[in-house]
Amino acid sequence: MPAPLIPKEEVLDRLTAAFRQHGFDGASIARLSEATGLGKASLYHYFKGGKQEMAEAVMAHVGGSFSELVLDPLRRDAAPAQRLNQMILGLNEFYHRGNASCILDLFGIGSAGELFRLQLKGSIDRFRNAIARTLEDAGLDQTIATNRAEDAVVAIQGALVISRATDSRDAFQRVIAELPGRLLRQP
Amino acid sequence: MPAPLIPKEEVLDRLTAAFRQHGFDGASIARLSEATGLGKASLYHYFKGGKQEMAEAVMAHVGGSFSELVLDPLRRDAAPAQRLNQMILGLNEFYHRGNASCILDLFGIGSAGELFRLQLKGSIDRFRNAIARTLEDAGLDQTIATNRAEDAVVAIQGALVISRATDSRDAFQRVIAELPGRLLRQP
DNA sequence: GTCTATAAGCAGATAGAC
DNA sequence: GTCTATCTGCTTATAGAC
Repeated sequence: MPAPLIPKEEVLDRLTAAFRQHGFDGASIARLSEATGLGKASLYHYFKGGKQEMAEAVMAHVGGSFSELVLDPLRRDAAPAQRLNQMILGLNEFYHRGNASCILDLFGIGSAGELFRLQLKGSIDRFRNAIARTLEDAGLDQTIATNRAEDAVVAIQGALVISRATDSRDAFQRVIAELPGRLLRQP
Repeated sequence: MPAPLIPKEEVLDRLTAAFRQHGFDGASIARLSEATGLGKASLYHYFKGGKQEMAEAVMAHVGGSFSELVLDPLRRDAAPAQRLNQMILGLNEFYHRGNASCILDLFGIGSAGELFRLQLKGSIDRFRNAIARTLEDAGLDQTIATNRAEDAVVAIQGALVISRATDSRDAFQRVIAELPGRLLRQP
């Protein structure tokens, strides 16, 4: 029995890249096979549930990276401004400086929408809450903190859409650079 | 020769709805046929270029509605605040109160991305410029006006992504309601 | 301008050898 | 765990009758 050609971690990275590039409906098994370097049958050996299971694994994988790079910095024991700055660095890496689409966008569309809506909702909640806590720690009123946190999530998603559509990272870079100031401003 | 069952305008409305619901890759000819009530062959009679031409027609059609509902109010001869308020009303109608995805998002993904990138870029430019002019008319510095206009486009796109992912119109409604204040605030 | 029927190819998924 | 070969159904697109 041959050893796996590449570790599962690497397979997930490549599947993630393919889904991010083509979306769920556009990512055919043939493309996923090419992206991973594994034959179709090998993919089905890894993921017996087929394309849906691949997408679920990608969601979990991406969720892990997001927690590490973006959420954990927000939850650390540091000054709110510092936590937000760390989040910006994490966002920049997570979204490849604005080159990568967000799964929250891609998996909300078409047939993926029905499959993943609940998980998308949960991910958005966690992100918004982590930012809101940070803003409350900075002394902001709870309602204001929640709304501004949602504004941040909205701005990030919108910036990614615009950056993709215009094939330029400028919008994403400007928006995330201005985030800490917008979130912490008075009142 | 039988008369057309439904006017082309109505065909475009239904195609638009189907593309908005399923995305480009997810909108199969069978679904488009069902959505319009026309047989596949009738669709190809209308759109000899196939699915791509249907999508192009939808882009043009949607672009027309957008100009009417959103851009024209911004270009009218009225006070900037009033023009922005009219834009909000137009956005609310154009995006079905937050229920409809934006073509700028959907057609930036997957195989549609390569086909429509230039048009997407143009549409975003026109929208941002129309807002920026309004803000300049309100006395804002040109650079600030341009950045805030981009922020508005970003916020609208992001709010639509979040509203779709969470299956709730709340984010969209709050974001667009707060737009005029955010755009016109001093400094 | 509509339809039914069909072509040709790609989709997701599987069987079974090594 | 990998592969080649294959199945079934759906995909885009077309032909041709009415």
